[in-house]
Amino acid sequence: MGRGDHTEQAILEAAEAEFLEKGFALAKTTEIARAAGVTHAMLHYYFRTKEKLFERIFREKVRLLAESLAATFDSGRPFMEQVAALAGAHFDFVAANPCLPMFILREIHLNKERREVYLPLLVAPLQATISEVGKQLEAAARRGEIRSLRTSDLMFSIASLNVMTFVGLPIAKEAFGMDDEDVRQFVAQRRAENIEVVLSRLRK
Amino acid sequence: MGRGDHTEQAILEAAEAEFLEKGFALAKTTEIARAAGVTHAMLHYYFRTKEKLFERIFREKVRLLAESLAATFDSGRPFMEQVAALAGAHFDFVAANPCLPMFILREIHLNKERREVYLPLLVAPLQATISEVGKQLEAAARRGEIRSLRTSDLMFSIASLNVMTFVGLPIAKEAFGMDDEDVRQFVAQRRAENIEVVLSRLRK
DNA sequence: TCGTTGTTTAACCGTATTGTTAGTTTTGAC
DNA sequence: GTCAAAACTAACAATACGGTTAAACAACGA
Repeated sequence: MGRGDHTEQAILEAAEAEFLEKGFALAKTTEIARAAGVTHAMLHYYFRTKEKLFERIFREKVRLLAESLAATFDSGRPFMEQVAALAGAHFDFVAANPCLPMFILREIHLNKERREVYLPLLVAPLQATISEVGKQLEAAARRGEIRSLRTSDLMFSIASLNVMTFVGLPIAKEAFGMDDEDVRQFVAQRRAENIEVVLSRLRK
Repeated sequence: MGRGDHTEQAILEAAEAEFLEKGFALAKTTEIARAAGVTHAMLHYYFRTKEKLFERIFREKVRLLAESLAATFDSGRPFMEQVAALAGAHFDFVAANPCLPMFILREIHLNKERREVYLPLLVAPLQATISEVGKQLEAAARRGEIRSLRTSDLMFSIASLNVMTFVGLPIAKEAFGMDDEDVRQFVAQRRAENIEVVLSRLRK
């Protein structure tokens, strides 16, 4: 079955690229097959439908996202340091998967039925991190270490700044007239800047 | 020509809704015609192609965005106040056009050729505001009123926080378990929070 | 009333896309 | 080597979509 495994893997890899770039609705199974170097009937032979193939890719990507966040928040250090580490880790994850945010936003926005299926898949693995951050935030506020803030606002600001760094990059490139080297520098600076923005908000 | 004007207007309104919701590639001319209550041949009679109809909608939306930003920045007041006003005005615009950011991001991300055509259309009207903010920012920094900051970082943070408030709303709703009333409150709080985040970054 | 012009309809064309199927080749256990 | 199961191919089916066209219809001034 070595031959079959190779074909399946080739389809999966081509599907990931195609789905991430274009989203479910715009991805073509024929193009996935072409990129994988197989007949498009093979795609149906191994995965039955486009939907099932998509779901496999989506679940894997969401699992990756959740894993990358779960590990970073440990309660031994000062709260400000923990927040900086969390924001940095999230930035690094998005930097390593720059197509993923737009991919997820697109799928979530498309239609209600799809949202109801895939949104819980995305959010469930994040709940543990959210509630842990919430606890630490309240404790730090009680100790007077930080300016008080809603957990939802803190988390949302971190995610917004980091995600937009990559989702909005083409616009920033045009708006600020950046060449490729400028872009590289801009992204690197954004990592520090996003963290600094969040920490500034927390300082008394 | 009264009859024709009405048909044209009905198509334009249906097209705006369809394009904003689904983007160019996923919008169906047949669906636009159905929603407008006319034969889909009428769409081609008035606008020739899907592309031309789309461009009309896109240009109008971009014009709207640029207008809403150009007016808010006047140099008479303290810099911090000006920034707060700009961020607030941008937030209000996005709140009044909640589908627009996702629409623009989708189109910009889709393919290179399209990006090259539509991105300058979007960015050109913003240049005046960007350079004016840049001048005021440098002046305020020289006067020691604020912590120094790159113009691109300031503008990008404002846009990121405001845009994501609406683009990421479905995810936030699920992640923080909000009902419709919570969502209303969250959005209202986000306006103040986004401004506060930006101002915190500027304070010495 | 006639004819011109602009508007509308229904039918059609070509193409692309997801999915199926019947039949062929390859593989691996015996 | 044989044979059954797995892997694969090529052709087809069904539908949907953007766009065209020819003919019908309405408005309206001469």
